[in-house]
Amino acid sequence: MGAGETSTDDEVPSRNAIMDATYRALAKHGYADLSMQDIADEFEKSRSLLHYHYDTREDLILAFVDDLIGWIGSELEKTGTEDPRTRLIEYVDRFTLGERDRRRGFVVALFELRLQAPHNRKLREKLTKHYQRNVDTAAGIIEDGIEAGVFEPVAPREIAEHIYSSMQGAAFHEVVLGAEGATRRMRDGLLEYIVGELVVVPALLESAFDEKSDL
Amino acid sequence: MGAGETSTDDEVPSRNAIMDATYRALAKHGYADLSMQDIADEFEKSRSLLHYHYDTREDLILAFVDDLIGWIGSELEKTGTEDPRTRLIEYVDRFTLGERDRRRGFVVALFELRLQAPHNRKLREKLTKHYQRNVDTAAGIIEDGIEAGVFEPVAPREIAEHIYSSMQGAAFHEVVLGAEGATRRMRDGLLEYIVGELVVVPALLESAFDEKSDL
Amino acid sequence: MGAGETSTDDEVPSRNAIMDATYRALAKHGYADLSMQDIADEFEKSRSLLHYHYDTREDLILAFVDDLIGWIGSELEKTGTEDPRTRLIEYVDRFTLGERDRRRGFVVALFELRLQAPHNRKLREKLTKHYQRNVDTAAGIIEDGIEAGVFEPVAPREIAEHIYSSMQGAAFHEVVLGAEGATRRMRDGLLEYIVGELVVVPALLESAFDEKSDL
Amino acid sequence: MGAGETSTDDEVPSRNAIMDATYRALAKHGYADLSMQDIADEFEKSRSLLHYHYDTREDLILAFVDDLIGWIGSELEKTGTEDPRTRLIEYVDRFTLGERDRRRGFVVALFELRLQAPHNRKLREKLTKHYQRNVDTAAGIIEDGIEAGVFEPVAPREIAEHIYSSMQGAAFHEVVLGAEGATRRMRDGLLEYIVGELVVVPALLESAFDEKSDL
DNA sequence: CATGAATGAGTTTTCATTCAT
DNA sequence: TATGAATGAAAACTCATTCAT
Repeated sequence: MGAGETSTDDEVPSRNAIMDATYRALAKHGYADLSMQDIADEFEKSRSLLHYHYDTREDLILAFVDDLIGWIGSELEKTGTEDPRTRLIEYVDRFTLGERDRRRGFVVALFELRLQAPHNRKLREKLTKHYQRNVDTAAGIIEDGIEAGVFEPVAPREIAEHIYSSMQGAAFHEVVLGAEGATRRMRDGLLEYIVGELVVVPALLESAFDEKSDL
Repeated sequence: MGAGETSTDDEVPSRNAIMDATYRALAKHGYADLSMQDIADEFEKSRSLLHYHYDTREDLILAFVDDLIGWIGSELEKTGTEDPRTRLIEYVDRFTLGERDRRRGFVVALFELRLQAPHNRKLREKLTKHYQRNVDTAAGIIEDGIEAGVFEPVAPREIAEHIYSSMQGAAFHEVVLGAEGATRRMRDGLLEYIVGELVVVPALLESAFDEKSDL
Repeated sequence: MGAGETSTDDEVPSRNAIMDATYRALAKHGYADLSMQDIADEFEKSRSLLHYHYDTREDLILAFVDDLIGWIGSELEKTGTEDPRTRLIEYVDRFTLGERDRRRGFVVALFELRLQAPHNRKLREKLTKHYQRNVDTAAGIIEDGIEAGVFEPVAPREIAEHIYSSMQGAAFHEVVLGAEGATRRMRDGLLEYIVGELVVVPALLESAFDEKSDL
Repeated sequence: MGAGETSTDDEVPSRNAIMDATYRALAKHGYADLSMQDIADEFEKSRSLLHYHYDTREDLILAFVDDLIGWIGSELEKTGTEDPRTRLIEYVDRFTLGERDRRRGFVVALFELRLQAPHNRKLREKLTKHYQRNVDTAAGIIEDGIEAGVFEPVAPREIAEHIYSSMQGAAFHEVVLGAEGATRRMRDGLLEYIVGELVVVPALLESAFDEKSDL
């Protein structure tokens, strides 16, 4: 009873504290070994209190996923520009830059949750939607760029998907398998592609290039 | 102690059967929910026998990882050609083609195991080595191609890493997040890159292209 | 982790009930065959509750030993006299008298626990201390008696050790090997020694004895 | 079938090796933690072979007790003298002297087995008999001494029991509870008693003593 | 809100024992 | 004799969850 209906509240301080504790516990133990006790240990309160706020463990996890996804979404929307070129680069940077260690736990936690998707319908629905939103965001930027004539006329969704998958693959290898710098290298590769192939070269410049290449 | 030395034996029929059962159980339940009982359920013999062959659950998992890695390695080596271009395409195909449903469980299982790496040193060592071997294989092919003059003079390890990460990222999204066809699309994109940018265009053809593009 | 800090609390009703249950289970099954289930069977609550209060079987056993030792210590201190002769006899009686059957299980249980000492450091430390305290108690009484001039000037620690070892040896044989009455006979022998050899015979009495023996 | 009837053979080399292995395993792990595997580990052969020779674990333990008891009995009979005084001292020495570490494991092992007696009828019968034989041996020596006029006319069984219990009590404390030297001190005390109180002082000597004490 | 106590189902692991070879 | 493989029962321990306070 009481607040046990797993509502979507944010303002409740305990709930936020639980989300934070869950994040820390997840980073520390990994999803496969994550117990309610582990979360309670990161929280300063008792195990029972977790159940007061979330009826079941699954409820808590699902709420945590909502929390995480919401946070990513809000990060992604921050921008002060309209220029598709800048926005696309910001998009890539958002997924690839950041203090290494702060990123690490976060990325691992997100991958762990995603890997539960194949075994949990509710989780799958939430995360599938999240993935699509992420790709859509990039696709939207690319479409805008094409319309504005600053990007070549590529297939927006496919290019967006490529960009997103590549970044995620690199993050996975860096964070999970110790491929130090893989994310950074992937970012550089993607920027090279964006600047070198996706962005339309103004006629003036292009002719300049052609002349150069003639040499 | 019995036979629990966790050796690398094949030949022992029960051990192979256990590896198979583990594979099926892992695909069915996911790593986080994988119990010895789940494995025993996929096995025709008793639960105790699992412990007769592998002292602990962890030993069994590690043996399974060895098994899996060994199998992937042997698949990767199969080729009848010397031509770097063909070999690189084969490499990509090996990670991206295959009957969809047979792949699915396998890919998920492997990702799940990889995500345990940050929390388990032994696993991390095995999988890190495996990742490096996979990238090295591609890098080797690219080097061969550059030496043979059929590939442009790129940085082999970086390109190899890009290719591998991209494929893995696409597989992750397809299999885990329901991005149907993402692997296939990524393959096509990579082949386009290989054929269109990596492979050296013979002078003759090149001028032909130039002429064409003039039209 | 819960309340598993294995503290020395009494007051907690469950903990006391667990100690009692352990005592009964130990007397019934013997240490070598003592399972958590056996203890739970003597307990009115569930098996899990044992683990709630004591993280491991070993913790429970160690707590039980503390409990037992504390109880013996408090028994040993009960006396209303200052006279070393009476106190020494009380000391002997405390270890040798008592309703036979109530003692039986208790003595066996304590011997069983002691025999784990060679294989368990923590147990050894506790029990070694207990043994020394028991011998020290007797040695203290003897010292007091010597100082007070009521005991002959013997070596207190050695006599104390002899008394204690003899009583324990007799108890062992009676309770473990069916030497009925051995404890009682040892008590009588010890009293004979105390009265006849340890206690100083006042000169007056002594001459009386001499005269008697002259007859 | 076969040799599985748990017969009393000695000549079978394997059986002797098993008894030795059992002894070592018992000294190493303690009775409460003694598994068939532990015995097999000390043996150089397989666990199954233990069951070939002894149908059950209990059979093996009982056979081991027979073995141990027989060995002690044969040690106790070794003597080259008829003099009850010497024989009694030899008796005491047999239980109290010997290289400390060789004794240690042996004594612990025997005590551990004895403590199973209250929980196992067959064991109890064997060990009770053994205990009585040991006490009877001493009682016999004392009786012989009394008859021969070299010992005071004491109650043989009671004195024998006192001697035996005291020695065992001291051994227990030394070996189990770390009372270093307790056995040796008890031996000295017992010899003092034998020489000073049990042995008849020839009239001549006695008067000499009396004169001395007159001083 | 918050907790400690309590539970039952389930987990990994151990172990004596059996059996085919 | 001797073994490795196999098993079922039971062991210790974990854990999400409930409940009275």
